[in-house]
Amino acid sequence: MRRSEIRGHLLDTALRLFNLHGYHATGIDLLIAEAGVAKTTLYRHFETKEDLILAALERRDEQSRAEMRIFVEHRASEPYERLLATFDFLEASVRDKQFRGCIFMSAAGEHKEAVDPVFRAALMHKRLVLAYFEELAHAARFSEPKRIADTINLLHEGATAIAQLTRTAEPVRQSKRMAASLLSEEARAAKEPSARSEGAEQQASNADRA
Amino acid sequence: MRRSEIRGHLLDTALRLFNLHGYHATGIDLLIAEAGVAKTTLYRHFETKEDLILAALERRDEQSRAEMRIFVEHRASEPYERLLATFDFLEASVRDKQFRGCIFMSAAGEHKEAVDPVFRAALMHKRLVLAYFEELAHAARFSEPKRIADTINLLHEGATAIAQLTRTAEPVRQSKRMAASLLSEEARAAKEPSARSEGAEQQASNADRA
DNA sequence: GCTTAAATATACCGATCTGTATCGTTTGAC
DNA sequence: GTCAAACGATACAGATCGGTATATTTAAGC
Repeated sequence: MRRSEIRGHLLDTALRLFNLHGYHATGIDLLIAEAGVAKTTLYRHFETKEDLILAALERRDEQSRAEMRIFVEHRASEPYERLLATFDFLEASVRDKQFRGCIFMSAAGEHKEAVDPVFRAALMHKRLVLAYFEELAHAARFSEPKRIADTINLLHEGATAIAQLTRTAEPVRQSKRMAASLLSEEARAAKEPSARSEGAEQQASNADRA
Repeated sequence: MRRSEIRGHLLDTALRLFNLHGYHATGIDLLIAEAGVAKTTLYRHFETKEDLILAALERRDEQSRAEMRIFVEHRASEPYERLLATFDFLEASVRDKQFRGCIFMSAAGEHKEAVDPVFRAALMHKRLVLAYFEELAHAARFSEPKRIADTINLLHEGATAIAQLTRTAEPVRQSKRMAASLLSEEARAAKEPSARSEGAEQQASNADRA
């Protein structure tokens, strides 16, 4: 292995092990054994384990967001369809045999204090993903792109969490259907602005079902 | 402290620390120091740390589901409203100062292998919560209570995940609004059974917005 | 009140943790 | 081809991990 590749190889190995076993459960000794590298080499590239984690998360953040952009842009051309195509990207991620949940959520779950740099790195990634959703929602000319982005984001996180437990992609497909329903409802409400007050719709359509 | 209370006290202390720091990061020595108990005592009640984790999760599973039932049944009387009231229960949980995310998701996140007893315990809890949602959806006379329960469940998980990062209850309120919208749409579609095929609704309501 | 089980305190075990020190070997840049 | 920097291998440090052993004190049930 060429020396210029070692750092990236270490980060890739670390990400693989973090995904497989988690952060605390992944020891330095296992990491260097898997990477086929001396301990001295690891600590020449990263001062501490935390620095390694932060560098790995940063690498993965950039990778995954770039992959999502490319996937989505190739899958659909219209912004509205691209919002829904983000679920197809998520589905592909979840279908990966190695899928064990979102590594950023895992990172935040193992570093729970809000001031922890690892927690903050995870939060930053989620903010950037959310910003991409908002960008798409804005391009799709939604009147409240922030709220639309929050909606997509919530469905993504819910599907990811459930898929982590069930080990199936079905929650992702379901969340896409929910997104389609909610977005079409948004569009319907936008061109037919009724004076109906919010919060009154729940009991109306209840009793007379079935 | 009376001896009969020690086991419960140990489990409560363990749950508090697991919630604060996670499972791997919570050491036995810290646990017994916080509980004010000798190490011998801990190991008389639990054979291993894993047994302690499993007992703690079982305790919390029963506690939280019982609390949710009581909260929901007191908050609303109609099954349909009770489905939405589950979000109010979630909001109360999230507003707790000590909220650091769902401990069952954290447990699964730190014990990622599907055969791991801790992972299975977390999965079992989620199945039981889902069963409760289905029970409510059935009582609310939805034609597909399983699917409705999946919908509520996905919104719960999404809101919980995002609240874990943002440390606010807003995602929960948003997910409740999304649930209300989706359920009312379900009800509307139920009494007006159109022949519109599924999957065709996404591109229809797109171009003519704004 | 006696007995017995369970609590306490403490010392200890081997393994593992992150991180460092030493030293010989290899590599890449000039 | 030289030389400095980076590599590999290994040993080790000090702390902490989960868990055990021992010996003494406490408290609950008959």
